[in-house]
Amino acid sequence: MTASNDQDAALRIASGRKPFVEPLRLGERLKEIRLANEWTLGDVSERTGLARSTLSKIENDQISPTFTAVQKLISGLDIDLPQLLTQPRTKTRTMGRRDLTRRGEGQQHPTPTYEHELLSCELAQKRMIPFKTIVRARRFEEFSEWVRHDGEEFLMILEGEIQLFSEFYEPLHLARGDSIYFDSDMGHALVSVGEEDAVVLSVCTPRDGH
Amino acid sequence: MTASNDQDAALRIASGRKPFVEPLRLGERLKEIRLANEWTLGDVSERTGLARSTLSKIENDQISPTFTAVQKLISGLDIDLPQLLTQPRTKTRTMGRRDLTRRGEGQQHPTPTYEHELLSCELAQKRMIPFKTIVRARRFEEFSEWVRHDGEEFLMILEGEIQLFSEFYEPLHLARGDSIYFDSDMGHALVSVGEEDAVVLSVCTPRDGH
DNA sequence: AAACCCAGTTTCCGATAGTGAATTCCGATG
DNA sequence: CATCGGAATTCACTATCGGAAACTGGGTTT
Repeated sequence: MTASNDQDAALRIASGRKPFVEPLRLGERLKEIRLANEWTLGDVSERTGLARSTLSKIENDQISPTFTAVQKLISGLDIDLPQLLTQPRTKTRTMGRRDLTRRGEGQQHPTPTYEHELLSCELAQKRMIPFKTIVRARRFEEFSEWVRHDGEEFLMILEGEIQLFSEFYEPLHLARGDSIYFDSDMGHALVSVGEEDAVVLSVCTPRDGH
Repeated sequence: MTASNDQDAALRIASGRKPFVEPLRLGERLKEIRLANEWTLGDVSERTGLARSTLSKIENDQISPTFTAVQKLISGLDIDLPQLLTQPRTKTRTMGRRDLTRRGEGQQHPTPTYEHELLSCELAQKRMIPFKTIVRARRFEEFSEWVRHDGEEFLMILEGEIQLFSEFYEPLHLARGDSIYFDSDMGHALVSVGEEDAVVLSVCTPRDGH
């Protein structure tokens, strides 16, 4: 859960991930979008400033458009690149995944300071990672270093009281029902301050952000 | 909160959103990535199969690379397009945003069936939207149609008991502490079934997913 | 200082993307 | 069936991209 602090981390590339080029039927996608809007090549030509002939060739994979052409497309049709490159969500990954976690039946993940219980861990490819945490730590000193991970985190106190330490702010006292949202690459650490150990519901964004 | 059911919705384009082309300093980005990895143009040439000269020209915006060239880049350097097009997060938007919401002090948003309380609504550009909901509905019939919105949703029962109706599953009974994660474009509806009105913590992914 | 090396740039030319005009395609109409 | 009209494709030409090689600038060696 502790991530590298290196400034260039986001730029440097981990070697060797996916060896092959994705097929990327760009022309096909363009045609889908055009037809879905009931546009003719002429319409699209007006909107984008690209010639009808060019558009036709792109749709039929007869040429590989220049990047400027792609820009004209995305700005003219008012779409963004992801939309052009990937199948529309509704086709590929829609529809009704579901993952129930009954109270206390998440996947336990104990550490010295926190006892995490991962919720909804049956589901892969989530855009949020929810878990319930019992905060065992009683003193800030029990943390060897800041907890830190890319993305954003939301948490709400379910039971007890905590002190939220963070890198750029004064410690904050949070009681049951209080909630907070923060950029989780800012160092943070939770400490129980009530009678019993505090219980916290957290939701994080996943590693890469999408 | 109720979204269109239209199959083509994801393809059809809402007219006029951002009128201008984003600058998209592609060459600049490429150079950043190359330097961050301490690669020479020769190195990148070997990895991607593009000539040194070509790479130089791309970096200096002297040519607009063909889309096939871009593909060679992303596969050779093992990055993905979003990475090539957008500044790395760590530079642009990092660092320590925070938004505290004390119990009961979120932004109220009542509907006939639900009473929503938006949490952390000071913060724009979130990747998650948390809110607490009091479920007033007592019968499924009180919903005129399915609640439905793009993205994913996580929810946990804080108080009371609910029945979760959903488009593709049998109704599910959820008690305090139970949680569920689901694709929220699947129609869904919550009904209180306990003595008191149920209270639910929900977190949704935002509109576009990024 | 001349010779050399290395990374990056520029030049030149063949290949190919982009354009307007001409052609083909196809459903609707008389 | 001929033909008309709009839409898509093909054609012929120009602009531009992509690659090999020559050039430039800075540092090191002899």
